[in-house]
Amino acid sequence: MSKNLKRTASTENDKKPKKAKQNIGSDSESELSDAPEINGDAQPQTQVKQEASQSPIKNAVDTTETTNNTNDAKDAPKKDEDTHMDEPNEPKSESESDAPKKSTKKSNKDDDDEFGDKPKPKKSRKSAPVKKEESDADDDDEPRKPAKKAPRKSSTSTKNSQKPQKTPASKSLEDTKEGTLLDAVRLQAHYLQNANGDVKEEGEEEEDYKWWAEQGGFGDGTERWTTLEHNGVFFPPEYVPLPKQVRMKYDGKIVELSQEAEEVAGFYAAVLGSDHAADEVFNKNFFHDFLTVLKDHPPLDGTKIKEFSKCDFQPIRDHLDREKEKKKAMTKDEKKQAKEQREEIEKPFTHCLLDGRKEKVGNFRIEPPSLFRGRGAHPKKGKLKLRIKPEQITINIGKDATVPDPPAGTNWGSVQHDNTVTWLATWKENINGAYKYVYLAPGSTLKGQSDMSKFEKARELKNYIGKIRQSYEGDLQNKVMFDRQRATAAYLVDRLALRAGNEKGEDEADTVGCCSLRCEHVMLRPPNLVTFDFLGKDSVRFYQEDIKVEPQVFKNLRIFKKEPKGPQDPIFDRIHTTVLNNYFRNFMKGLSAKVFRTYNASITFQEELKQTPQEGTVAEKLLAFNRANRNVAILCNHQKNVSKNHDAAMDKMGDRLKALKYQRRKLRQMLAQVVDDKDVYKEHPSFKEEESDLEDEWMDAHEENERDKEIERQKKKFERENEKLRSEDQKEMKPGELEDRIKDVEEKWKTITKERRSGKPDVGKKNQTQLVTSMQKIEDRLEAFRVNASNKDEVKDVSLGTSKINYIDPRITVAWCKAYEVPVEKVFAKTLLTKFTWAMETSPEWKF
DNA sequence: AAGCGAACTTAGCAAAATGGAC
DNA sequence: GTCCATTTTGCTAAGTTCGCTT
Repeated sequence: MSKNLKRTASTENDKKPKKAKQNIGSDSESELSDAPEINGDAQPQTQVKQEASQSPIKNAVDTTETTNNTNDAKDAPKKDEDTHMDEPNEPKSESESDAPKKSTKKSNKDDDDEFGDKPKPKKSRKSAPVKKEESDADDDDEPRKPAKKAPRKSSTSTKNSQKPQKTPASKSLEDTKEGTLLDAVRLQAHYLQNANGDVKEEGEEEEDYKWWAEQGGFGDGTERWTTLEHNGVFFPPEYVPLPKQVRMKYDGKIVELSQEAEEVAGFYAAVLGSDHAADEVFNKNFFHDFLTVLKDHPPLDGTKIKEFSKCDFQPIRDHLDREKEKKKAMTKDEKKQAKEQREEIEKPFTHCLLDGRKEKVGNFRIEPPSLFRGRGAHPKKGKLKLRIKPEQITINIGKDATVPDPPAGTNWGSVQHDNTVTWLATWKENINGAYKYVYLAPGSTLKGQSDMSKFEKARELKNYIGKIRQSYEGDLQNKVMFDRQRATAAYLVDRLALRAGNEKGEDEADTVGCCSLRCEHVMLRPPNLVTFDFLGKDSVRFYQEDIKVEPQVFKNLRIFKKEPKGPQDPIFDRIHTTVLNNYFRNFMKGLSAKVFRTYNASITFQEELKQTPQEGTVAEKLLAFNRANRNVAILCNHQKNVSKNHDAAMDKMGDRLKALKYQRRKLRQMLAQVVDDKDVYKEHPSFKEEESDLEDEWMDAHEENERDKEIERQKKKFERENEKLRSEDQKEMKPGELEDRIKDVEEKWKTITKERRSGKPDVGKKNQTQLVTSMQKIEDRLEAFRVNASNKDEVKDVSLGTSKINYIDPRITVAWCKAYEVPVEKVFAKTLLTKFTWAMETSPEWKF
């Protein structure tokens, strides 16, 4: 039976090794490529793989609608077209990776030396920008100079033609604004004090501004808004010192930390027990920064903290846990009240006024200090992320708007009025020097416009994709290495939905995308199977075994991997993302690598949705939807961790499945007794089939179980009835009554068990027709349940959300919902409904 | 042509909210 | 209503892209 229910074996599981080693590929590579060439057919591809490749795109070779194939075959014999390209002599028993080294012909100067005798160490990194003294606790809080950058595209807020229409709604907002703005600041300064009086429910301003009904997306203009008012940002609360009795220990003894150090110790206490606390790099980085803080703010009792291993943060952790418990133990009312209070003080920041419309702000909260939780093998994980001061923040706001006051006694780093950008505030983070921004929420018009134009761009690609594929497929054999690499990269981006793959620095996790693939990430197996194994964005492993590619792509990869390159050398040494994107842009304005992901995801989804059963329950249709969604997620390699209790949940489902089978068994045996028309079995052959894996042992246990449950129910019922009698001042039933009832139940189950063992359950008054109906019903339920269970298992490590949120044009979904009469709420949660309001009016016939 | 700054999208995980079983 | 598992949302890290500078 259900092999589905057993966790699909191994292969699945190593899909996402939490911390895969960097050089995953390196050794298995030789293994693979050394394999003697099995000619042609006999490839033992794994199930899993096949599965994945059923998505139109996955199987790179059997392209759908393209003009490919053309000429690869004919070029086979002609090898080595010129100086630039030296193709290894036709594959012979011997495999690619160790092809006879044959010095690269000269060709383009620079690159070749790189391959010289020694494989260049990993990737040539950008000239290291000087290692800043690690201390980093010394933040450079020099305020960002106002207009250091020339805004990307000209002009700051200029008056422009289209004035913001003052809707009545916006007016009402303006009215409250004065108070709100000021209050905001005040509130923030005193944080908890619940000052403001006025912010009244601003009535439902039913302003539905349908920007999408207007001329489609934001056009050529670079200006994104005309007026912008907001209240600035919300700072996290100041640090609250621990109660006196809560102290970390050092070498077994209590330490009186300075407040500054205590806060940092608290950050660490918070990660105790997590994977991070077991991570060497994390601990090292943390302790380094902790020491830095301790140096400036030494323990008050003179303790000298020197060794990480002697630090005991557990007391702090225990305290945090207790606090958490306390919070959990609050009554409903208390919780509600606390929440309302929180919302009240945040209220000024949740919305802004953009072109006179009230719009939701997204991340208005300044990120609180903490320990940096870099993903994968990030060299900086564990470092102290510092508290952001107002002086580090740049505010972007309309020219004529009132600039929000910074918290009392502080200043904003700077204030600018740039309407070509969409952020309200920005700051630079101290770990990586990355910029952080406060943007509007996904449901805002600004974001909605961007979103829609993203999908429009992807749709536009439809018109060019044929030409593009033709072009790069032709170039796969181009004599110029540069072109050939570019074409091959384009192929991977298009067919395998790889990301562009920018270069990364030494101080980041070692992850790659298309252009940054290294030899160790790609294994070749003749005639044209390629295995990819690398860590992509977020250090999620991309592992695809034996993908069938165009023969020419296979050849190219072999060439690109050739000696003298080593495992650490890049496959695409002549190109990088900019080259690739410039190439794409030749075909279509605004086309870049990422558009292919959007395009392929959406087109795949639309295609897969055709599997939806025309007739069928909503549940069945939803299943089809999720299947399609899943295929897209697999295409994009969107993964998630298998939930901790997935196994348990599956076991439970297995049990429930057996319970269904148990019922079916009984019905089947009943039917067998009454059947008078043998045609029933002709019509429903399955009605004769026995249930798989229904052991007597299990049924014994099951019946016992059911019996016990029923007894429990009887007891409760008895209690209830007595309770009622009491309240009506009547006499209670005697305990003996309950005993009798229990006895009845026990008798009943005894009979059931006996009958079951005999294989002849009591039929009662049921006739054949009734039993047939019941049988059909139970079989349907069984099937539905099976499908559901296997679906759940299939999806356990696949993240559906990411593609739903970012890659699948919501109009496809809306059209589908309308065509199949499925309520949109079934597929879009509240936030997505908001985010995609622009797509809600799509007609059922709409096509991506 | 490489490298950087800036701004924006995409991503998985953890916390919070929800909803279904009891 | 309570409890628990699942779903949704929040958070912020990690990508891509593109223009500008050197």
